[in-house]
Amino acid sequence: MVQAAIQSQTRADEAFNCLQTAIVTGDLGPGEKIGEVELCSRFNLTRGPLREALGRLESRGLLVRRPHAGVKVVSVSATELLELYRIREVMEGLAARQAAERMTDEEIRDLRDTLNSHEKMIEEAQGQAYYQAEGDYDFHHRIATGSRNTKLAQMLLGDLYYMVRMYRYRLSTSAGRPHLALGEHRRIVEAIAHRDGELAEFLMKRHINAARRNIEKKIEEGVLTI
Amino acid sequence: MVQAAIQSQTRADEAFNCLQTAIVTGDLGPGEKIGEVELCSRFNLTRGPLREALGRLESRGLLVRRPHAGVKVVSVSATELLELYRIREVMEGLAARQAAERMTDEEIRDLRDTLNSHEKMIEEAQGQAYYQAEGDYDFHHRIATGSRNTKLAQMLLGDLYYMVRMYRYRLSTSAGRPHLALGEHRRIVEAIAHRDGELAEFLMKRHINAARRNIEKKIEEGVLTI
DNA sequence: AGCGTGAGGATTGTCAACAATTCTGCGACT
DNA sequence: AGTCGCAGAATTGTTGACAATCCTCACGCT
Repeated sequence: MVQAAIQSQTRADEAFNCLQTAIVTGDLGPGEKIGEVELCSRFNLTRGPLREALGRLESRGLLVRRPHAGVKVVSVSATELLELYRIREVMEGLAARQAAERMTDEEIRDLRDTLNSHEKMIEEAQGQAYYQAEGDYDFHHRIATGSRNTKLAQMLLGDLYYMVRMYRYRLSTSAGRPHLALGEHRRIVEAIAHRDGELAEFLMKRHINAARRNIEKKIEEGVLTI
Repeated sequence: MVQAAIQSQTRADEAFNCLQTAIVTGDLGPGEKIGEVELCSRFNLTRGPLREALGRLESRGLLVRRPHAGVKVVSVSATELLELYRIREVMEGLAARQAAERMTDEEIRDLRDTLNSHEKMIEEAQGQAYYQAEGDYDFHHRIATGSRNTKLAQMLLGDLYYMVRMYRYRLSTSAGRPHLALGEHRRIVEAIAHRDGELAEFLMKRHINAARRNIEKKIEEGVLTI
């Protein structure tokens, strides 16, 4: 796992992290109804902190709550997943542009290193979709942070990526085009290194657009059922 | 007020709404530290539901929380406010494009009516910045909803607008250029009516860009202090 | 005089019991 | 046979008390 165990400062944080990863990894499937007491015994905490965590997750759109009726994990339809990619297109395009203007040379060097290690992973462990997906996440994560746009990074990292990852684990989205994606990533990094924000935005938008069309195609072919 | 009193289903919802409006209207100023017990007596509720509401608001970025140390209303710096407008530019551009593709004829008619009533307001109550700001909010609200992109609307209405409105109340952002803004709004609506998504996106981006530069100028002039 | 230290107070985090609402299953009626 | 209504049960929402942590202020030390 990329992120080392985040030790939570408080029980509510712990509940929040547990639930979030449970949802993202698919331990709690989309549409699944979950009772509060069940969750408490499962994660060893009481209902107070749990309810606070549920509030946060609801606000982030990872689960839906109906008063007195219970909590369900959100289930995203195929069209909604595609709409999510439309949003990513414009937001990550902006992130790439601002990253090109603001990333430090060191960050760019790290970004290149990241891509090199991704390449090795793809060669060595061909078909290991899991690492590919995580690597892809890592790349986009770095650019979002590099934009130096606090709110933009917050929205991408806190809202969108979790929803997308929730399906990546199941579908391994970028599978089938790892080499293509890597090449696209490389071109984006070069644009950033040349401090060409406009080009970086264009390439990033095209990259995500391609990913969206790839999913769209698979859905039409019936390979992906959501 | 545009939105009639939202009757809350639960105490936590009530707390959430109370706090949100208190922050947006400025009853709770940016950076202000607030104690839980004080809020309880102020809004007549107990700490359980309140803490749930605090969790939601924290997750939305309207307030920051340090464990065991208390809650503060978020304070957005000038540069962060301008960054917010960069995000709005791309997201509302997308919303306008999708609205042009998907709004019903009736919704477009309503949108035109809205603009007409705004025009009357501007003529009659010249300088009433409050109505202008609310009218502007109303316009953008309708387009976000009209995009039929659930997550996009959720992010715009739930995240960005509240942060922007928080400063509108204080600064009456669009003041000084009401007629200009109205003209820009009209052109956007016409593009939507012609189902020209590309043009609608372009015009919306330019509209928000102009608003951003307007704020930028005022900050440079020292008229706006944040 | 300035700085580190410690006790006290205040505030936040957590818990377990109570109240209110909704869901479920059974029975009667159409 | 299907549908409406009702009562019980289960689940959620709320409350107030208890425990843990942090901030403040005074005191002593360097």
